[in-house]
Parts: sequence; structure tokens; C-alpha cells
Amino acid sequence: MPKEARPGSGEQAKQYALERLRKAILRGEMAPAQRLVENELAESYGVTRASVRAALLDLTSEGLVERIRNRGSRVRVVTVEEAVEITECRMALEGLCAAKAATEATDAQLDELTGLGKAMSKAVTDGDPVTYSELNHDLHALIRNASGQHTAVGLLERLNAQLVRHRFQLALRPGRPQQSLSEHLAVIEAIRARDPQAAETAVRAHLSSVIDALRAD
Amino acid sequence: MPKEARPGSGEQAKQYALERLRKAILRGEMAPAQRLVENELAESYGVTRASVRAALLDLTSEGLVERIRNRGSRVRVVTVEEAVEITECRMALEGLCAAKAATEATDAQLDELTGLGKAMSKAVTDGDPVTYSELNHDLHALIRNASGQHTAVGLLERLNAQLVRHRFQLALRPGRPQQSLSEHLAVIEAIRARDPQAAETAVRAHLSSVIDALRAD
DNA sequence: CGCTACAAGATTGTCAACAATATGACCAGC
DNA sequence: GCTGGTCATATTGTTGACAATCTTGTAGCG
Repeated sequence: MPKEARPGSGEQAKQYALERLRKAILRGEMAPAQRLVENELAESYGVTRASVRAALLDLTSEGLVERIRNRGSRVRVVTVEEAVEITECRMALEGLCAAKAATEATDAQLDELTGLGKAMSKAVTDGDPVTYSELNHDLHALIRNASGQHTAVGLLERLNAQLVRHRFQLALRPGRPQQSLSEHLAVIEAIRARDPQAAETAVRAHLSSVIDALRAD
Repeated sequence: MPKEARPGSGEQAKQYALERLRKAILRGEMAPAQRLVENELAESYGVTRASVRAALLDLTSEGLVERIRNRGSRVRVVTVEEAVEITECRMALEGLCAAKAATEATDAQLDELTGLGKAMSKAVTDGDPVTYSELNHDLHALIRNASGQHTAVGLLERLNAQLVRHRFQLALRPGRPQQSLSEHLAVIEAIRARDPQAAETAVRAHLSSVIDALRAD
């Protein structure tokens, strides 16, 4: 009876299953294209099938899960071409966010940016790609949030969720963090200088380089 | 009792309810912030509550419906600020699409563009804002599809769905179609000239003008 | 008169059983 | 040996009932 106790009683079964599943997918615990059988998930999470089903539907609309009628759900595999498309969209949207962040960011957020830049430099000189990848993620998130553009933030979070696997692969590539770092520092500089145009250009340059790296797979 | 053509049950039931509901919302048949009670909708559409529920969840993820735990669903009202944010995102994404369309469009699509341009000019000289608004929509859709950027297309369709009310209001504004027309013609010219840079610039200029118009509400 | 507590009604969330459908193995016929 | 059909099984889709939760109206109390 592997029924796990659900934590907060206020937490609804569907939300619990959703969080649990999403984390499992994002952490790569599910093999690519792995089959997600409702009954199995229901039992292992200690919720009913209906809850798992609802969670799977949500994840489908988030683009993390692929679902075929009467055939079941699988974790969606993002091909390189799709990853490129997604990154092109990120280029457009993060460019917008960076420009807005340059004018809208609070001084505290600028300080945070500076700190992140230093941490990233350190991670690179330490040769720690995992930490660097996480800081990278944090940096992009900070810029998004500083923009105050809620709509773009929502879209970007969805897009980013689909890229976990590729991002991870990219970070481990030798030499990649070094190039990425200088591009990131340029973005930080532009925002700190409160120059929207330069910030947008810098972000686009960075993501353009990401696209090149993706294509080199 | 209103016997519908395709009621009852089956997978079609959910799709039927979804289409029906979406149309009702997009056509403005639901008052802003109107309450959407699952039971009522189920009865009036002749489907089960589960189907309505599934449809409502879908519409929620599309951003057309707002849903609060244990409190029900309501049609989401998009404030002017949100409409501006959405249009800013459209500016970024449609700019991308226009640039790609300039290089990727087939000759047949270019001809379609030309035709749409003529039809739009006619609608304006005829003083027919409703037709113009529809053609406007068609034009943006054509550009999206010609870009071949599936990811951006998906995002844009979702964003556009949320703007129906504002778009309608905008089209009826005196003088607005005239200004909009010239901007649209510029976009068409740039794409036909296969000039990505000019196409992106023209789209951004157009949507920037839309934002101004929205703010003047 | 205003405020809190409580109960009734309405509405959504969850569940377990049932139906529909696709998958894969097996077998007959050529 | 291969093709085509048939059936058993696994899995998803659907349904109606039940539980949890919120809202509203009302009465009691200060």
C-alpha cells in the first residue's frame, strides 16, 4: 500500500498530483516519451485517477505532456527544431522584457542583477556548469519579473518549461558557459545603464547564440 | 426543450460544448464577468456536466475564462492595461512572424496578401468597419501562417482570443480604419518585397499605433 | 442598531463503477 | 511464409452520486 500522505489538507488532490507530476517531468525523472498511465500514477501518488487525469490535461495545455485520444499520455519530446522555434519566441518576448526591465526595474533589482552577474562569473571560473545553469535560469527570471509585463512572463514561463532537457544539455557543453557568460554580462550592463535599446539587443544577441548552439547538436 | 443537433455524450460532447461556449464568449453573448454555472450550461447545451467542466478548464487555459476554487467560472474581463500588455507581446511575436513570412511565404501566399490588401482598401472606402475588422483578422492570420513558426502561431492565437472585445470596439472608432489601413498596406508591401527587416518594423509600427489607440480609451 | 454565529442552499471537487476504444496476439486461409 | 480477420486485454473516456466548500440569509446577542 504505497499510499503517500498528502501534505497540506488544504491542498487539493488535483493540485497535488499536478505539482508532483510537473516536478517529476521537469527534473527529468520521466524518460523521454515515457508512457504515463493514469492508473499507475494514481496509485503511486495516492490520489484517484480522476485527479491524475485532470493534472495530465493541465500539463497538456502547458505543452509538457502529449496526449492522444484513447491511447494515453506521454511526456512530450521537444525536437531540436521545436527548441529553435521556442527560442526564437523567447528572443522576441525576452527582448521586450529586457527593454521594459531597463526602465522599470527598482534599484534593489539592479543590485540583484549585479550579484547574479558576479555569482555567474564565479561559477564559470570554478568550472561548475550545473550551478551556472541554475543562475542562468534565475537571471532570466529576474529580468522577466523586473519588466512588470505579466503577460509576457506567463508566456515565457510556459516556453521555458518545455526546454529543460535542452538547456541542461547545452550547459554541459565545453566552452559554452564562457561564451554565454559574456553575453549575459552584456545584458546586465545594459539594464543597469537603463538603456532599453541596448538591453533588447543584448538579449537578442544572447538568444541568437543559443539558437546557433542548439542547431549545432 | 432546445434539442441540439449533437448533444448527448461522447468525446464530441466536450468539443461541442467547447466550441459552443467559446463562440458565445467571443461573440459577446456572455456579459462581462458573467457567472458560468456548470449545471446550467450542461442543461442548456444538452451535454453532461463533465463535458462542460472539461470545456471550462480548456477555456481557462486559453485565458478566456477565470476560475476560482469552489466558486465557479466567469468570463474573464480584460482590462485596458492587460490589453496593452497583450498587444506588446503581439508586437514582439508578430514582428518575428512577419520577418519570417517575408522570407518563407510562398508565391501563392503573397498573392493572397495582395488580394487581402485590396479587399481591405475597399472595405474602408465603403465605410464598412465590420468587414474591415474581419479582413484585418484574416491578414494577421495569413502572416502568422506564412511564417511557418508554429510555436509563435499558437501563442498568438491564444493572445488574440482574449482581445475580441477590445478589437471590436477599436474597429468602430471613427478614423481608425483609415490609419490602420495604411499601416497594413505597408506591412503587405514589405513582405511582398521579401524584406524581413522592413516587415518586422512595419508590424511593430502598426501594433504600436494599436496600443496608442487602446490607451486613448 | 450593528455584529457574530450558524444553518440552508447552491456550486464545485472527488470518487468509483461502467462503457468505449485501441493494441497485440493468435489463428485460419492462401 | 504472409495476409487478413477475430478476440482478449489494457487503457482511456464517461457517468451519476457523494463530499467538501463557499455564499447567503437569519436569528441571537451585546
